This record gives sequence, C-alpha cells and structure tokens, in this order.
Amino acid sequence: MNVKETVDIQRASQILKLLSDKTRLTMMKLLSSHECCVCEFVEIFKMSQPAISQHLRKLRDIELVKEERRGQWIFYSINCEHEEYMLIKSILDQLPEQDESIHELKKQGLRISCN
Amino acid sequence: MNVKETVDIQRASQILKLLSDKTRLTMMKLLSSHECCVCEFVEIFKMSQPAISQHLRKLRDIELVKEERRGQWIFYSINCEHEEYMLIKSILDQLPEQDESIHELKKQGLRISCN
DNA sequence: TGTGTATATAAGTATATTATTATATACTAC
DNA sequence: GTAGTATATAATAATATACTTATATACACA
Repeated sequence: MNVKETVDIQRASQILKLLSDKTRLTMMKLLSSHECCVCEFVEIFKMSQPAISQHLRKLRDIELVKEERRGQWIFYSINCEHEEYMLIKSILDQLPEQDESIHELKKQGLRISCN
Repeated sequence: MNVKETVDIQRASQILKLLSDKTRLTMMKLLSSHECCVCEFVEIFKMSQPAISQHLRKLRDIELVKEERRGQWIFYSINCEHEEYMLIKSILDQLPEQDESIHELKKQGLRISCN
C-alpha cells in the first residue's frame, strides 16, 4: 500500500486555516508531546472555557485531535493516524517546544495528566 | 553561522494564515516552479485583476514573494531567501504540482514568462 | 438525590477577510 | 502628446472568525 505523497490543495488550505490561529497552533504543538485536558488549556492560555472548547471542537471536527473521557475530564491528544499527518507533523516539528507551559502548570499543581 | 531550526509560533501562524487561502496557496505552489505575472494569475484563477493584486500584495507584504518589473509586466517569484523559507518549502513540497495551469496558459497563447 | 466540577453548545457581537466596482498609476507604442 | 495595456489602490459589501455571556450536559461524590 502506498503512502500518499501530496495533499490536495483544497484539503491543505483547510488544514492550514485551522493551524493558522495562534492559539490552535500552540495547542497542537503542546498536544504533539503532551496529552492535555480542557481546563489545562484554559489555565495555559488564560482564555475562557468556551473559547478553548470551541477551538478544540474545530480541531476535532477535521480529526486533527482525538478526545478521550476519563471520569470528569476529557483528554485531548494528537491524531497521528490523520490522513494528512505528514503535513501536520512537518509544520509542528518546526515550532519551538512549549514545555515551559506544562512545567508552569505542574509548578502550580494544576497539571492533570501524567505525561 | 547557524541556521534557525524553529519558527516563533506568532510568526508561523502569520505565515500559515497567508498560505491558508486556497488561491494564495496555489499561487505559491505555482511560483515555486514558475515565475508568473499578474495577468497570468487572472487567467488561471478566473478572478478579477484587483482580487489577484490584493492576494499578491499580502504575499509581498511579508516577503513570501518578490516582484520585478519588466516593461509592462510585473513578474512575481518565490522569495527563497525568506527567513522562514524552510517552513514554507516543507509545506509547498507536499502539494501536487500545478503545471497543468501553465500548460493550459501556453496552449491558449497567454503565457508571458519563458520558464 | 443534590451539589460541585468539567466540558459543550447556543446566541450574539466585534473584528477580520475576501471579494467587487471605481479609479489611479506606470509603461508601451504610435 | 494620446490610446491601450498591465497593475495597484481605495471604498465598500458580504461573509467568516473568534470572542463573550448564558445555559445545558456529564460525571463525581457525599
């Protein structure tokens, strides 16, 4: 089975549009190495919970991220099986690590996930 | 001298936003292998001349493309010296070739440039 | 069951984006 | 100079986007 080498322009622009928002792009970079739940993003971005939820919904709608409920929380993670994951990864790989936000969360005792 | 390995998120999202428009993304892919002038784009995209000019202006404003006047025409080309060219190229490389549009232009005798 | 916490959705608003039409500018050729 | 072609810019209108506030839903635990 062949791996697809190129991405339809229509499709690519749809993905780029979603990634072109600073908040969503940072979310994706964070998710590329750490699972996060909604309340962590609210803390990291200092944004309202509905605003965060709506960004995540957009990412979820085209399946850039996966969600998994664990008890009270819903954990988001990168969907590595995305058909255009190569494109997505090649972009995220060129962004600086966002570990500082995660460390900050931990320091404040607000980190939920373990990774 | 070191080559920069990562792109500031703010900067990356600015670039992605410009590339996320279907017309501009196609323009950039075309320009990555062919110089083009404004009237060629008007023909290719079947859009008004001001609409094309405004897209090119946005690309030019953050120096994704260069312009060069030759007589009546202004030729646009990719700016390979762009500070974030790696990011840009890695995206364009994953898009399908758009040579068909150029062949179509030539067939109709509307191609201006030689490449 | 009731209360608290986490998340999602709906409706509304402010702002950004992309087109259009009208007009200006720059060059060519007579 | 004038006419024609190529391109840019300005003003405007339609649409899309990203927030806000209010409310609904889902789970935890006493």
